[in-house]
Amino acid sequence: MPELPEVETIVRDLAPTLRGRRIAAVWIGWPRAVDPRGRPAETIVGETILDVRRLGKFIVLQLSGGRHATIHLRMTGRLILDPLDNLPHARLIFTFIGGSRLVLSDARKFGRLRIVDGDLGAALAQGADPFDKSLTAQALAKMLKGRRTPIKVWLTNQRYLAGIGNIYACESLYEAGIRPTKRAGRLTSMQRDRLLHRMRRVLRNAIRNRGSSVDDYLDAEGKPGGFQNLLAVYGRSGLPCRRCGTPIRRIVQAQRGTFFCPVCQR
DNA sequence: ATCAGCACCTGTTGGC
DNA sequence: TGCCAACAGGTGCTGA
Repeated sequence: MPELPEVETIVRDLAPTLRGRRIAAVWIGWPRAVDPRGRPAETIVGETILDVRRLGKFIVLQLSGGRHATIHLRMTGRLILDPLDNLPHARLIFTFIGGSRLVLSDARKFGRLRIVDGDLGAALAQGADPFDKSLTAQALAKMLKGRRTPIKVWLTNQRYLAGIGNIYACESLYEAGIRPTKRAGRLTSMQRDRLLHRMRRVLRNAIRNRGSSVDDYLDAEGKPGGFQNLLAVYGRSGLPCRRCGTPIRRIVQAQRGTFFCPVCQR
């Protein structure tokens, strides 16, 4: 499940190689991989990639014509540059002048390419980036105020914060010592402050380790990340808490698994 | 307006 | 051992 650290890793790897490349062709193996709300994929042929950025969990290719091509990997998507072998589950292939290829491979076919014409922010409806300087403790307090939804579910809603998914919501709450079921609006000021700082630390640490390869994630070179070995709670139900030894518990919130330590998280 | 619940998909896992 | 239902979860839509 590529989240912010995994997408950031891919973007940092791709940016130097893709910058300045001109798109020669787009092969579409799974038509639904192209979001019908955007322009057809063929319309980006001939465009040059000016820059590669991350917006939440979106990989954003800034195109010479002023538009943007966005790619979302959802759950099992992989974006591989110049694969050595023929990849299984290839859904989209971008070919560049000079012969380089960028392949979207995705077993479950959830990954999407969207060609956005106008304002990116409006089209993608992404909330604040967790590292944005304007995301202060006061700004977070304002966003959380009155929210009755559990803090874990709130964290994974991209309209508030962009980039946090199941893994890093669980890890951030563990590091902050907050129970995932706590209502978002009920966090104390100390908890909000701690959450903001620990969430950033978790994300930075995950980026430094090139992301978590729990099930499917591979970087642009087809290699796994390293943070899965450092996870404190995610996927560790029944295993002892690294801090207190209490078995990690798994509950279900909004149809998704939530992992936490019942002793360290209050 | 807000939110719960389901649809989208297929590879993997666990139970019988 | 083999089969098959259940499960995994990010997002978008629908309906309450």
